Amino acid sequence: MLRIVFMGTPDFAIPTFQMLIDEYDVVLAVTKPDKPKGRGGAIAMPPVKELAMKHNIPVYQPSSAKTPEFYETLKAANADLFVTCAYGKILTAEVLALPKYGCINVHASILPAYRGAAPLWHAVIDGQAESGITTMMTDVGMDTGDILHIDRTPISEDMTMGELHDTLSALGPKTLKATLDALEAGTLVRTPQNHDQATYAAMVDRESGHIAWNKSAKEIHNLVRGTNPFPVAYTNTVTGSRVKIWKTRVVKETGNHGVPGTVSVGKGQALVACGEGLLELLEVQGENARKMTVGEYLNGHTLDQFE
RNA sequence: CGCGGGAUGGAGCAGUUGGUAGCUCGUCGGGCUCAUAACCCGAAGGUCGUUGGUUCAAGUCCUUCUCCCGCAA
Repeated sequence: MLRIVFMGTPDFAIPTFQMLIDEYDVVLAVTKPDKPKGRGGAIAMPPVKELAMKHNIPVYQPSSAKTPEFYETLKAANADLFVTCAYGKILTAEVLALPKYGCINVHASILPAYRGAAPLWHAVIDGQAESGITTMMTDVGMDTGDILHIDRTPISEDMTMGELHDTLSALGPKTLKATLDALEAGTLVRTPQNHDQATYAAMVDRESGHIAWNKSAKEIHNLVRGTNPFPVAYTNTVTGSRVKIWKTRVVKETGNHGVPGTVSVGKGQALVACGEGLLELLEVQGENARKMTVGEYLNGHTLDQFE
């Protein structure tokens, strides 16, 4: 049975990690250090650490992956294979050369598209029709290694980033299992990436959700679903308060319906004029309030103009 | 103890310098109408999150606890 070191951190990696625990000999889990999280600032451990502890798998949480200690620790694990899935740190060539079979990465896009930290978000924000899981040989570059297996899944018109996250998170173990089966059978085929077609998905932050109303209704709709449930698209009213936009619907893809950002309030609904087209708000969230439908929101609030 | 906001009839919100609570929507009844989620009339529904306190009197001031949210990480 393969001796595997798993490196991963967030929820996304859990199904893949669980599959490895079930099917192989996971000898070490490498994950990011515990960090203060949430409102109270309480220290929280990464999901991968929680699962590892439940199965009595040793956990290693270095702050850097480039130290001699990191190298020695991974060497001492004496693994046949490393598997990374949303670990969040770059490994050095020396470390990658340690296991007999090298290191395989589970990436949430159809490489070479959307290399980098936030493929899920950008695929939705860009309005892509499909995404997938790619397993690849990890090398020193950013998701530049040879492709092993790709499984595709469609992205529907109204799918949110959160839904795509869950879909691909669940797909990860299947793709990886197929890859490892081929590895053990000696039938694994490595296909170099076409680097000319590579695109990169930069990290998203809160500012990424700032809506620019001069864009088209379609683009804004994609931003809204692509930032749901994090960091959530938002806009500001003329009075300066922030309104998060959780869910929208494209009413008109084209046409000029007024100054971008102008809100027309009707019976239980709110339509916003965009640079191109008209967008209906479905779920919003004001400051200090919870998410609610536009109908509920309008009972006690007014909307006229977004900046 | 990272900073801050909030908890008011089923829902969303008001409530000024403390004097037994209002608005919009919904609900129920009636009316108008060919008809209606539209319009008109009327009604029901709240011990103002929890604990203790100050006061002649607290939704409104102070305190305990619980829950929710924004920002920052």
